[in-house]
Amino acid sequence: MRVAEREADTKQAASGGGTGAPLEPDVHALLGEALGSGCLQDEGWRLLAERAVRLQAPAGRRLFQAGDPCREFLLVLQGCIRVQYLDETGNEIVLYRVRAGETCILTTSCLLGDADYPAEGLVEEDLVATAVTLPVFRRALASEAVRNFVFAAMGRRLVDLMLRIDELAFRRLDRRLARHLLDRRTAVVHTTHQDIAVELGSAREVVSRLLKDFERKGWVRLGRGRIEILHAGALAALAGD
Amino acid sequence: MRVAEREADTKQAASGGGTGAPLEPDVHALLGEALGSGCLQDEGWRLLAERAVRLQAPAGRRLFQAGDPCREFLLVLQGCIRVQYLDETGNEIVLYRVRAGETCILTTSCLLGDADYPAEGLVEEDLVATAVTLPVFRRALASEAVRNFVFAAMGRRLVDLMLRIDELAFRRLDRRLARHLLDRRTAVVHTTHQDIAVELGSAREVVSRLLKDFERKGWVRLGRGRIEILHAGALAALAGD
DNA sequence: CCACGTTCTGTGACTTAGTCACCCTGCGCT
DNA sequence: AGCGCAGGGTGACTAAGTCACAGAACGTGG
Repeated sequence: MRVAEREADTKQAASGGGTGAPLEPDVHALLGEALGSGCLQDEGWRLLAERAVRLQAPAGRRLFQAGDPCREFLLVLQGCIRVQYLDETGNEIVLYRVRAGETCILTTSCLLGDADYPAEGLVEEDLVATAVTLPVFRRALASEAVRNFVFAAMGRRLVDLMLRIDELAFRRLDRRLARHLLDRRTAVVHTTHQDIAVELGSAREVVSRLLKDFERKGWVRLGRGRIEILHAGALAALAGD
Repeated sequence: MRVAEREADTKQAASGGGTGAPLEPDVHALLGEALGSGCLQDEGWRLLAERAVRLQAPAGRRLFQAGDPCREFLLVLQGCIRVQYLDETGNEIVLYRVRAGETCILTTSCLLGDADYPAEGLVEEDLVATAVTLPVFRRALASEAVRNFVFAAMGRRLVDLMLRIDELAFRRLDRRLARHLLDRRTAVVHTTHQDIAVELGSAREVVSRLLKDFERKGWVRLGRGRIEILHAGALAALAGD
C-alpha cells in the first residue's frame, strides 16, 4: 500500500469473484472508453474489468522503483506514467511513457517473469489505473483478445526502445533537443534544463549550452523553468522536419 | 523461401495436423533438449513440436531485414542470430543475440502485432531453428506454459535493451570496449575494428584509436583482423571487474 | 520587506567521442 | 610484379560530457 491509494480495496473484497456480482461501474466505463466498448464482450476483458481494483495516484508519486517486486498487472485509464532507468552512478534516462489505454509492459513482463522492477515509474499526470493480481491476470490471458492486446503493446514498446537506442547512438543532441521542444506542442515549455537532460539522456550543462545557442540565434527565449519558442520553423528544420 | 532453406516443407505438408501423425523426430528431440524434456507433456509445446518446420541457415545468411513482413514464430535450437538495427543514414548497432533455446522476441511481437520487422537478423553461427505459422502459434499460446515462456523471454530482452540504453547514454567507450573484448572469452579475438564499432554503436576510428592505446599500454597486440589479449587483468580493471 | 537557503542557470577549462579526409599496409589475385 | 581492396592509422576539427564554481531567481520564515 506504500505506493498508491486503493480506494476500491474494500469494495473489491465485498464484490468477490461471482459472475454477476456488483462491479466497479466507473472502472468498467473507463475500460470501455479506453479500449473501445466491444472489448467487454470478451471473457478475458470482462474478467479484468470485474476483478480490477481502481488505483489512483497524484502527479509526482512514485509508483515503483528499481528492485521493487512486481505484484499486479496495470492498465492506465487516465493520466500518464513516466518510466525511467536510474543506474548506480545516479544517471537517469526516460525510457517511455504509459498513457490512457496502455499497459506498462515492464510491469507485465516482470509480473509474468517473476522478476523485480529494473526501472522506476513516476506518475506524470494524475493517474487512474486498474490493477489486477497475478492469478487473475493469468486467467485473463486465456482470452486471445487480451493476449493480443498485451503482445501488441510489447511490440510497440520494443520498437520504441530500439529507436531510442538509435537516437542515443547516432543522433546529434541539438537535433534531438529541437525535436523534444517541438514535441511539447506548446509555445511556452515549462520545464528545467535538468529535466530535459534526463529526457534526452544527456547532461544538464550540455542542454543549457545548446539552449543558449538557440536563444542567441533568436529561436527561443529562456527564463527560469521556462522556454518560449519564438521560431518553431527553425527548430523543425534543425530537427529534420 | 528467400531467406532460408526449409528442408521439411514437404514432410510438414504430408504429416498434416492429425494428432498421431508422424512428426519431425529431430525437431522433437532438439526441442526437448533445448527446453528441458518436461515441456513436451504440455499440449502447447506438443503442438509447436508437431507443426514445427525445421529451418536451417548458414552463418552469414540474413534471415530478415527491416521492412520484411513477419510470418512465423521462431525458436532457435542451435546457433545464434544477431539482431541489429540499421537506420537511414547507414548506422548500424547490435541490439541483442538469440541463442539456442531462445525465441526472437522481435519476431514474436511483430507476428502478433501484425507489424513489419524494424531491424535485421543475421545468422552468426550456423542456425537450426523451428518455425511455425501464425495460426499455429496462436493456438499454442492457449497453453499457459508456452505463454510464460514467451513472456519471460520478452521480459529478459526488455531488460537487456534497457541496459543497452544505459550503456550508450552513460558509459565510457574504453570501458565498454574492454568489457567487449573480455566477453569474447578467447585470448585471440578474430574480428575487425569496424565490427566492434557496430557492436558498441560507435565509429571505427574511435575503436581503432582506443585499441591502439591499449596496445601502447601493453594490454593487447593488434594484427589485421586479430586482437591478442596480453593483459586481461588490466582490461577487467578498466571494465570495472 | 529582508535575509537566507535552495533551485536553476551560465560558463570556463578540460577530456572523451564522433566526423572527415586521407594515406598506408597486408594480402589475395592474375 | 602489379593491382585491387579490405582493414587499419592518424591529424584536424567538431560535438558532447565532466568538473568546478559563480551568479540569478525564487520561496519562506522572521
